[in-house]
Formats: sequence, structure tokens, C-alpha cells
Amino acid sequence: MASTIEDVAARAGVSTATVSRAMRGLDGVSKRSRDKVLEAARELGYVVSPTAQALATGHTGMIAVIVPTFNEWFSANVLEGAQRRLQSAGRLTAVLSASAVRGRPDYDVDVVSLRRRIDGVVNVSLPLTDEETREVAGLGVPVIAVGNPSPPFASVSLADREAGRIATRHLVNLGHRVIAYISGSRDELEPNTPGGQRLEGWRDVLVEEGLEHGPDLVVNSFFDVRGGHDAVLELLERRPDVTAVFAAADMIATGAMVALSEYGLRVPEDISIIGVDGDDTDPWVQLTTVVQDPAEMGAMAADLLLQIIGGGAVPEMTLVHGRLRPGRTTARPRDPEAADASPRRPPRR
Amino acid sequence: MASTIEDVAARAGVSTATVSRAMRGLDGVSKRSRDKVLEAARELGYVVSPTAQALATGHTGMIAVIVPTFNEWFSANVLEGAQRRLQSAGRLTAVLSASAVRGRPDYDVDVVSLRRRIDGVVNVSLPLTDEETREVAGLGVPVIAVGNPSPPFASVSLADREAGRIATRHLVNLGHRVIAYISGSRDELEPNTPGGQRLEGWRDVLVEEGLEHGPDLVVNSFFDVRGGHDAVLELLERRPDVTAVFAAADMIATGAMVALSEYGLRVPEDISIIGVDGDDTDPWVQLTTVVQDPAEMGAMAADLLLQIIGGGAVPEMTLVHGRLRPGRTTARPRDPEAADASPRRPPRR
DNA sequence: CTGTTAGCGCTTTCAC
DNA sequence: GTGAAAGCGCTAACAG
Repeated sequence: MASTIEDVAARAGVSTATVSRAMRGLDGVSKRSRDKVLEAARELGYVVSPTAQALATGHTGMIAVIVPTFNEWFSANVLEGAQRRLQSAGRLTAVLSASAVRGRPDYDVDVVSLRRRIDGVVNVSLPLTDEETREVAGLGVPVIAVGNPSPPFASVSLADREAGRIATRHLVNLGHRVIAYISGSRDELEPNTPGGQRLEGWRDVLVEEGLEHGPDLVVNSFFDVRGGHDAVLELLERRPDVTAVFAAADMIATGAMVALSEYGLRVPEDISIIGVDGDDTDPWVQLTTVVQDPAEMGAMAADLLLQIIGGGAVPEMTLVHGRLRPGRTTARPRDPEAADASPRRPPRR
Repeated sequence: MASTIEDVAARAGVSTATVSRAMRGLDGVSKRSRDKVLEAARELGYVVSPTAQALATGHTGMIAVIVPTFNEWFSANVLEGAQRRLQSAGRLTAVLSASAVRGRPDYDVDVVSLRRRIDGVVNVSLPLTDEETREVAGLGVPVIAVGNPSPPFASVSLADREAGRIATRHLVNLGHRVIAYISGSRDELEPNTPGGQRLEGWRDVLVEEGLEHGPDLVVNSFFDVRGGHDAVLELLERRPDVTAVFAAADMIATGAMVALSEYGLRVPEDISIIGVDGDDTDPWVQLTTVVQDPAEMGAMAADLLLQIIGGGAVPEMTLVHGRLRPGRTTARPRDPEAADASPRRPPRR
């Protein structure tokens, strides 16, 4: 069943070297030989042994994609996009997940298991420790980061600061004057993280407009639905006069909306909310958001990797533009003038 | 940097054969030799070349997991569970996705790309065509299906019929008498699919109770939120007297609840609804559901595969029990007697 | 218990 | 344009 290169060579009446060249489409093979080889291979159902090929060349044809967890919109779609692109380039995708436990730093990125097995790595939004960075670099293969820039590796990510500007600009244009920003955990607001960059974008616009942008209006919590929920409650306590919220992600926005509803506030009548991502978590809500396309980013990462492997050079940082997608969760503020004057209903619970 | 078995052998003052044995923990090696080898390997930072090992043994140490798409609760969690288990067994997980396009039959399962690369396959709920089944079987490695039983391969799946009984029994116990079943596409209701089995479970209980279980009470649509939405509208048109709905999946239940709310019906006051899965799509809803654990199923599939690879035998079909998780979406029917008499409010849109 | 040696299936000089 | 032959790094008899 499993025929070898020798079988093909014998059948085609040529040497194994010629079969090897012909099968890989190298030139320096006469059309006649090539045809004979291809014909013989077809008849025998011959497929090159990737294993033997790898041993001989040192290239495995395999790319590893590392994700924090598979069950998450961004990672899953980056993986999807990367895997498709890699597959059509004739490569297999191996996967590694770091931790199923959200928010816990005890990742278990088993980098060693990748040694000598792969030709490149795509790291999807997993913040690497210095130790891990060294380990990954020690694999001796090119690495591309997606989502989080993670030096010294090249990266593909959303133009986060710009996304923050787009979102905030949208709210300002609608007439909002007191605009809050809610985001993931405090740790995430370091300047080089997506959350931190989106914060910068928010600030950019508010500064430009001469609007308030103090720490009062920034709330950090966890990067999930529950986090958004809690963040917005904290926000309302601090600043009951807020009329619009920019959430660093759609999940956060979703949690925020739940909390607002519990609080007795309507969206967008009483308060506007905008997110980032465009995952269609709940298509019925029609959240206004800044859309990004992780599958496309995964495909781009794959391309970059293949390019490096092919000996090319690639930009250190590839930024992908987000796009405003207006939904039903943002509107003009109800009564800009009297906003502070009319007290809101107290929480129902 | 990349030292070979010969380097280690030289350093340890033994032959490569001894190094090979020692590294793999085979017995027939003196403690003294073993220690010397391990020591030398450590000093050199030596890692066995999986490629060379594969070429020599015929085993690649790699398992492929095939999913319809990565961005879906069940698949993602099976993958997560399987990958973890495989990793701790020292194996790498390769992935293949079939189609990003839901509901389209033009899968592109590139089975050929797996030839000679893997030791086994886990197929996650991807219905295989006969052709594909032949191709996969032609890989010459063991296969385990998860989610959908898919002969002739062994499978791990939810005890779907039982899950249907659990859900329906719960509704009956609450006092419901007119209980509908809504599910995925018509194609899915063939007896051997999850949807079909859950239908059987529904019927089992209703027959047992002498309650109505005709085709009027069964609505098929698509296996997603939109599908649940549309299905429930169709149902209410056909049977305005229904007081409880068993949805074949939580996503379907979610869509159904949206439709009910649009229709002006409250859950669970006016109508009860129960699903299957226990994905926490929206933790705020607290959907009553029959929970399954796909990560655990993925781990089980991995174990079975490893067992077969190790020369063992495994059961043709492994059924995992679902567990009722009461939430806030089921309750006693409001007024069992007068249900038919009091007409409901018409749709608001 | 340990070493020798012949592969595993392909690629790649180096000659012709 | 083609072939012979030497690896790639490891495992698995087979001797000893």
C-alpha cells in the first residue's frame, strides 16, 4: 500500500533522484521523464513521505499555532484563518493551548514538545513570560505574534489605538461629552497591550476635543462578560453623569449592557455603548462596534511566516485597520444640558 | 546546538543503541549506563529528533483532530480536551477544519495531507461522506468520532436519547402536557444523529405518559440562534397551546427565547424552555439545560485512540451521560386547565 | 547488559 | 538532463 520513491523510480524507469526532482516540480528534468514519473506515481498512489522528507531536508512542513484556549472567539478565528492558509500552502498545523483557566498566569506552554517538529510558530495573543520568550526563540524557527505585539517577534494586530479613536470619535460626533472607558484587568493596561492602546486612542480624542479624560472615567475589570458587568456598576457609582461608554471588547460591552439593564438604564436612550471586535455574540443586540477580522489576521500571519521561511524579510509590525459598524446601541445623548440635573433611577437590585 | 544521538553516545561513552534505550526508558539498561546517558543528554541539551524517530519506527507521535470549524463551542472544547490529554501523553495535535461555511456540504477535508503524518484521527462531529469515510479509513490509522457516531469508527458521544428523556421528563414533572421539540435541519433528524436521538427521547417520555407527540409538535430549522428563533415562530403558529419547548441545543433555545420575547410571551411564566449543552452562552439567562462536557469527551477520545495505538481494543460506542441543570427558564405551566381557552397576545411585530 | 549494523524514505552533491 | 551514493538521526534485530 505504502509505495516508496524506489517503487516509482523502478516503474518509471528512472533513478530516485529524478523522481525526487520531478515530484517537487524542480526544473532540470525533461518533460518526458517528468511525465513518466507523474504517471507512475499516480498509478501507484504514491505520496511523498513527509517524515523522510523532513529528515532529509530539516523542514517538517508543520507550523505550530499557540493559543491561550480554543474556546474563544479571537483565538478560534485566527486559528481558522491560519490553518486554511497553511493548508493551501501544503502545510499541516499543529496546536498548543496554554491554559484553560482564564486569568491564571500558570500557563503551561510546553515549548519543548515542539523542538525539531515545526518550521514556524504563530502565537495568538498569549502574553509570553521572558522565560517562555527565550524558549520559543530557542526553537530556532521564525515566530509571528497575532493580537499582542510581543517583541522580539514580528506581529500582526489590530491598530488598537486607532480603533480607540474611531470608537470615541463616534461617540463624540453623536454629541456625548462624558465618555467612559472600561477594559480588561489592570495588568492589561500597560501601554503595549491592546487594552492600553485602545485607552490611548480614547484619550487622544478627548484631549483633542477638550473633554474630560481623567482616571475617574476609566474602569478596569476582567476581560469578559462578568467583567463588563462589574465595571459598569463601579462606573455608575463614580460617575452617574456618564452618557456613553467605550468598552474595550464586545464581551465587556455585553456585560455592561446587562448591568445597565439591571440598573434601570436603557441603551441607547439613557446611555450609549460601543465595543470592539464584531464577534456576533448576540446578533439580536446589534451592538455598535469597531470590527476586526481575526481570520484574516491569522491568514496574514501564516503568509508572513511562510515568507520568512522562504528567506524573505517581513515588517516588524503589521497593523490592521478596524472598521466602525454602527448598530443600535449608540445614539445622541438624551438631554445633554440637563444630564447632571436629572438624577437617575436607583438600581432595582 | 542541535546535538544528535551520537554526540550523547560519545559523551556518555556508550553506543547509540544504549542511548536510544536509555532515552526511551526501556529496560535492559544498567542503572549506571542510564545515568551516564541522561546526564550527558542534559548537559548537551539533547532532545530526540521526532523526525528521525518517526522514520525509523513508522510512528509520528502526532494525532489529527478534524473539526467542522474552530469557532464553535462543542468543537473547540473537544479539541481543548483532546489536545491536553495528547500533550500529556507526549503527542502533538494537528488540526484540520472542514468548512467555515455553516450548513454547506462542500467540506474540504483534505485527508491526503495527513497521509503518513499521523498515528490517529479524532473526528469531531463532522458528518463524513462515504467517499471521505473511505479516505479516512485509507489512512491506515485508528479513528475515533466524537459527537456523531460515524460507522465504522468507534465513537464517544452524549447519550442523546437519554438526554432527550431527561429534558422531557423534567417538563412533564413540572406539569406540562403540550411539549414541543425544536431541532436542527431536517437532515439532522435521521435516527443516528444527535438531533434524531434527542427526538426519540422526547417521544419515549410522551408515549410513556400518554401525551401528544405528533409531527405538529416537532419543528426543524437550523442548528443555531436564528434557527431557534424561526422554529419557535413556526411552532406558535401551528400550536398556540404549547406550554413548554425542548430545544435540541442551547443555541436553539436562545434563539427561541428571543422569538418568544418578541412574541410577547414570558419565560418561564408563559412558556418553559429547556436546552441541551450547558455552554454558558449567556450566563445571565440561566437556561435550564441538560449539560454535557465536550472537553471531557475529547479527553476520552484521546485515551481511546492511544489505547488502540497501543494495541488494545475499545468499545464501539461510548456514551456519556448528560445531567439536568435546572435554571430559570422552566416552571409549572401557568394555568394548565385554561391554557387553550385564554388566547395569547398577538405578536408585537 | 551492550555494541554493530542495516535499514526507514527521501534529498543532494558530484560526476557523467 | 540524469544517476550513484552519501547522508539526515534514529531504531531494531542480531550477536556477543
